[in-house]
Amino acid sequence: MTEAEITSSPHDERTAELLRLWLRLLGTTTAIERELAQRMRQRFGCSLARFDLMAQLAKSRDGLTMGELSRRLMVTNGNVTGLVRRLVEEGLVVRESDPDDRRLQRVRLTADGLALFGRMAVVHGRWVTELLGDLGPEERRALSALLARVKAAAMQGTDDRGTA
Amino acid sequence: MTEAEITSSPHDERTAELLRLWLRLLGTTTAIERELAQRMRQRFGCSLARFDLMAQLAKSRDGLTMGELSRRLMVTNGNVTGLVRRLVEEGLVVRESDPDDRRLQRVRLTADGLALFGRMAVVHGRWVTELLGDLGPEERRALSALLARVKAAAMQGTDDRGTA
DNA sequence: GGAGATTGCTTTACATCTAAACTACCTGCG
DNA sequence: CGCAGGTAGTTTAGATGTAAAGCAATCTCC
Repeated sequence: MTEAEITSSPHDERTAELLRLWLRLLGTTTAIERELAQRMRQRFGCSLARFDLMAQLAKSRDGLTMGELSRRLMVTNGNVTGLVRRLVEEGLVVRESDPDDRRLQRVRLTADGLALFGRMAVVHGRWVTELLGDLGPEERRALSALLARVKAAAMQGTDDRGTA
Repeated sequence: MTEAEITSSPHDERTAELLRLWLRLLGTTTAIERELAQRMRQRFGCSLARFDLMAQLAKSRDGLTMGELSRRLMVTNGNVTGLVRRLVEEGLVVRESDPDDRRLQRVRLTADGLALFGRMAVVHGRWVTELLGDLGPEERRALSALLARVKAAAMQGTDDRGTA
């Protein structure tokens, strides 16, 4: 995610204010994500993309298909193909084709993958707590509600059908 | 930016709640960013990375060095090298070495680049207004303040020194 | 002046991501 | 049956991003 954008041609004040709000939202999220990515990389040699994929598999112990993974991670099929290939090479996941429908590739965590994910998840949770923990219960609730409003509003007029 | 993550090993309820808050923040931002990127690409054949870089140059009519660009965009030097090279090939920016310090590469928008950026900025502003415009003035102020709190809190204990 | 550190940028190797074209398989319908 | 069309994945080409190594110009300090 990149930051920065325009302040020129404000046109009207409301547009300029919304632009600043968007830049703040983007900058805040990006800063946290980069910090998490950096720590994950240094501590576990694992990218957020890999961690997210493993997290989905950890929630579905009987495995997921490639398509299901790409929907949940909200990335393209081709992206999942590459991610899974590298995780297979590292011995963290396995893939096998479904005997009932040979188009389907079913992906599961290996024991190693599950063990690594478990260790990462604990530390990841601590990091998130550290990075967001200064917010009080009231602020957390307010922020959560506002974000839900923003996402719902932004999704109108979009045929994205995100995970909502 | 990828989405999704863990819900397993909640450990304690507070961690789980903060994790959900983080996922919501990430998901909301990502959804808006993807929508903007898609529209920018379809309408102008331009990525957000290019748009952001041009926006920085538009704010500094006498040009910026590569290093200044990489600091403002919060990306690595190598990344800027490639972005600028492609924009030069497209005739949207020019680069020339500084005669006083031959290490410096000064980058400026061309007339074409400035014209294109102007058109993009107007439409981009409208899109942001459309995507965030459902928020009332009160909500905008509250969200902005909460995000500032989050970023400030997250930046403590980090030697990132982001654009703050 | 000049050795050594620093600064600014590029290069390299690689991961991650998209869009679009392609392949293989399944399903339904005549 | 047999093929038309949809579904699941892969492949390809290319952009964007990082980290780390390298190079050249400048600065520092004696």
